Amino acid sequence: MPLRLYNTLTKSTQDFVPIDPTGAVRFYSCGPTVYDDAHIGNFRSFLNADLLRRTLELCGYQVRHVMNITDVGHMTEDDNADGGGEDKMSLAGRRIAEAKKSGKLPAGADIDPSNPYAVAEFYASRFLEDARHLGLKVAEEERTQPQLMPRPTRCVKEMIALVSALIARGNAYVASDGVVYFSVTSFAAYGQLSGNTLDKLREGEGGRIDAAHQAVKRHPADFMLWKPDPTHIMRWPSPWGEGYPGWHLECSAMAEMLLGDEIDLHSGGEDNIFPHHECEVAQSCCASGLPHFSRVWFHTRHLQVEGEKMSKSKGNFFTARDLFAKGVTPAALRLELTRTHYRTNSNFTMQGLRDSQRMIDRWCAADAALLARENDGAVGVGPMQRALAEFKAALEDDLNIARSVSVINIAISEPPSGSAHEERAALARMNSVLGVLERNAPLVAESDDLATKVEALLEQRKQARAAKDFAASDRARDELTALGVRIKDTPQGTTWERAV
RNA sequence: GGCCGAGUACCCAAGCGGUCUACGGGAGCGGAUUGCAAAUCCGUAAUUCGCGGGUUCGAAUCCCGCCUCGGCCUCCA
Repeated sequence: MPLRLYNTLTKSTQDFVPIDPTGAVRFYSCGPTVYDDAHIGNFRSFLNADLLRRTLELCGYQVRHVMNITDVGHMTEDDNADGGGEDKMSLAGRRIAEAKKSGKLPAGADIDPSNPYAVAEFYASRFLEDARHLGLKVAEEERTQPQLMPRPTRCVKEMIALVSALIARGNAYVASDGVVYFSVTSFAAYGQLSGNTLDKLREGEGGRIDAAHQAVKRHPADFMLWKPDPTHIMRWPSPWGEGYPGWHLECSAMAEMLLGDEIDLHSGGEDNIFPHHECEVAQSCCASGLPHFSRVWFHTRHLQVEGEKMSKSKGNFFTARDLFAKGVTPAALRLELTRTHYRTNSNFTMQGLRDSQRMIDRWCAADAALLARENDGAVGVGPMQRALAEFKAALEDDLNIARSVSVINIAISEPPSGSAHEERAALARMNSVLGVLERNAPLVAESDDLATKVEALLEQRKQARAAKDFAASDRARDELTALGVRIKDTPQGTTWERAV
């Protein structure tokens, strides 16, 4: 069965057909901006891209996956598409400087807050750490192939070349204010991806157009490609003066540099559809002269938290590391952020996180049981091997992960049979997409302090139980519960873990 | 105002015209186990799919209208 994917460009689900049937699938993902830690909404988008990549691999494709790490600081008041306000990287620097002063600087961070490159590097390394914990394959590959996660600050040359090409082809112009703009009327297909065609843009307006900048542009929707600004915190020399690139430019330039003029897949969050991806299409197609930039556009819908929009003021804003620090396993977070279909809004809840953890625990137990009977001599096909085809079919159906998860659950509830080795291999194959079995452990090391207390209480309880003083043993257990510890009595003794 | 999505049990969620008295998971409830719990195992839940019409022999699934929620309309994953 062919892989079928929904394509934002055609608003329909279609068979995936790679450009190069013998080579690798060319896949570009819009990655994080590194002037702050990535939050769980960001990670839903990145993890869905990873899920797609792993599904492609399950289907037998080789994948060249590129994800940028945006280290140029976009403007805080980027509301006129022409730059303005403060650079977000310098804002981040100020935040770090304040944290430094108040002694709240994260561990291991001794950086110069006035150096935007250092600020970017600081958050980029934290992002890579989070991403590797969550099993983002491209972040793992980055260790040996750093070019797979390019940084715009290192690709300014390519961006300048792209702007030059667009000017030469008549798709861009230098306006009277010295800024280079892309001319949207020069690209007939502008609006095809988002539905925001030029006539509709004019109707809608949206109140975010700054009249001062409009005067110099040929069309209100024309967007900036290069802004000369000799005072800017990050700036590079260019034929149009020292300044900085427009914020849509980096993806077009880096995708072309690393994957070619035409790519198979491009992913991002739904908010990227317009203007970011619409502008990328315009830039890339005009520069290459090809009718398509990416054949398929893959967009993940937004994540809500406890039924509400995630926001810092509502107190429902989480970064991945916030949750890891609470003892949430990367596996549970990975599953929770991906198990809702990518084209529906998903609702992140603490209860959901526990549900995910529960499923993973059962899968791990099933895996351990298979390992335990690897030498029992059983042969043949069991539930896992039978499940594999349906698991794959579910994912091939526009990444129907909920169904693929239910396939595993059904297989696990069946009586085990067949060759344990083969069964385990089938489970591993399914897990190669889900990526949870190998990361089902909390990242926070329990403090020695807590461990000591817990061990003491467990010993107390053990003695009380031996003496049949159940009131005392229950008291010990209540104290453990108060410490946030859950205990489990097993034939091998009592184990404990931090309750999430 | 324009353009997109979504509404299924207490919660998450599959379903794409008949095989749906609707897959899974969690919570709950009953039982086994346990000193009591936790964990585990067994059993158990919507005759109904936001509301109202329509098409059809047949609709959660298609069409129309309405309501609610979310996204985009130049910050945002």
